[in-house]
Amino acid sequence: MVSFQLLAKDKHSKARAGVLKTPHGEILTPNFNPVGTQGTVKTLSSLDLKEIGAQIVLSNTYHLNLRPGAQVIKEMGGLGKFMGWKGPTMTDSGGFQVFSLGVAQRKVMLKDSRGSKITKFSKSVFLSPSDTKLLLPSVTKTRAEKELKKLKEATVKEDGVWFYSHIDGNKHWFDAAVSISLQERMGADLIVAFDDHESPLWDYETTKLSVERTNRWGIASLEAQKRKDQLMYGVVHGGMYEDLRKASAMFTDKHFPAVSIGGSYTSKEVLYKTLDWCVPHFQEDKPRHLLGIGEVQDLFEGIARGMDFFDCVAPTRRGRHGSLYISPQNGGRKENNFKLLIQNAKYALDNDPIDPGCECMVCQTYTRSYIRHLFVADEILAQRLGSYHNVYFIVNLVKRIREAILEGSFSHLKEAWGI
RNA sequence: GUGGAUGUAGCUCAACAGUAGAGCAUCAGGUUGUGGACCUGAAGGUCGCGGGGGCAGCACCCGUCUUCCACC
Repeated sequence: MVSFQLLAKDKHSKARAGVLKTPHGEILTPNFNPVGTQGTVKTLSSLDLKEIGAQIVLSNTYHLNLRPGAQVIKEMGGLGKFMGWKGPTMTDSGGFQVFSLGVAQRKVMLKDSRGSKITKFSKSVFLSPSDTKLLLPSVTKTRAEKELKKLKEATVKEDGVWFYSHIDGNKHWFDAAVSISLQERMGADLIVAFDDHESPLWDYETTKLSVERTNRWGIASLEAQKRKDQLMYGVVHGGMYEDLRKASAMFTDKHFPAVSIGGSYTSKEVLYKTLDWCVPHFQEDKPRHLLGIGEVQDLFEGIARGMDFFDCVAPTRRGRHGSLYISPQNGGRKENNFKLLIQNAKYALDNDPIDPGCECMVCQTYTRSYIRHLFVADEILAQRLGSYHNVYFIVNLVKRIREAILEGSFSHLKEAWGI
């Protein structure tokens, strides 16, 4: 059985600290869960993750079922044993991936009503060939239309989805029973209900139908659940519509022992507003997970609004591409997402570590000059060192936030980071 | 020595006589339930050199140099 217990509440915000007890160990919250989609946090070993201080690893049902298959993982002793990780594990349901990979996700440049580009935030949106508001970056309309035509659309049915594998194009069926059965075979401590995903561009009525599917599939997920030792998160949806979000939050809290918030957002403001709408409808004694978020600012703002768990590909994806986190005393600010771009020419002769003061293995050992060289030369070690530092940075930032909540100094820390 | 090619951005190459471009490299950005992927922007030119005809030349004509190929 998994149980959650609150340890402290912040006086000046909704921030809180707690502990989630799982069969594979305790997780102190708030916590950042590194993403290991295919049973590995890219470039990092399970030993690295332990050294970094990660408390849990999040993997993905969709990816792991395509390769190597849930049955292989079951026969090899479950996800944790399979990947040499002794701590708690979590699997995402695959609902998001069915749409983001099998359906029609492409990076696009959004244009707002005034025609100016939205480049600062989530360019991941879901489109269909009939979406005319979307243009691919700096390409002719003809090419954009050609790109859209190439997309193989999944078919959303009342109780599930037909979709195409991003690996070999094979057709697959996914529904709540399939997802939960796979997640039970893989055996993570925390699992997620199968959910439908709206596009942030959909109108109210279309979004409402999507939320209704998510609710139906959520109940079906609970009914499909046989193992009672796994904690199942329900997923809140409703896009950017306040009443849909509120109703979805109430529904999810009513039926599930743990709650999560899903979606994609066109701006940070929309994200924070969504949290303000949802959190008041969650009971205090249930763990709360903000799916797919976040950057440094989002972690502070999410925690301040009462969220306990986060996961995000940003630390590893950024890490692989030389976008490395730095703290405020070394130039980290909201405006630059608390990062530096190590490939910049100005670091060619820089003798400092990435983030002076950081206690991670990378900062204790290597200079910016050397790491820049590795990135420019496209050496494999570059991706590893970047990922290691970034995951360390984020995991331990959230740990500091957790300690601040326990000490009653959360708002002070938040202010010190300029947030 | 003779004949034929060749010369345009750092590199590899485009450009019908009518505003000199692309790919790579460089520089600067973007990336939120993973995409080792991709995208955006910037900088970069005495078109080998000299002359000629022509409203207008990277392009045509003459000379010259570079590099390459073939033949003697």
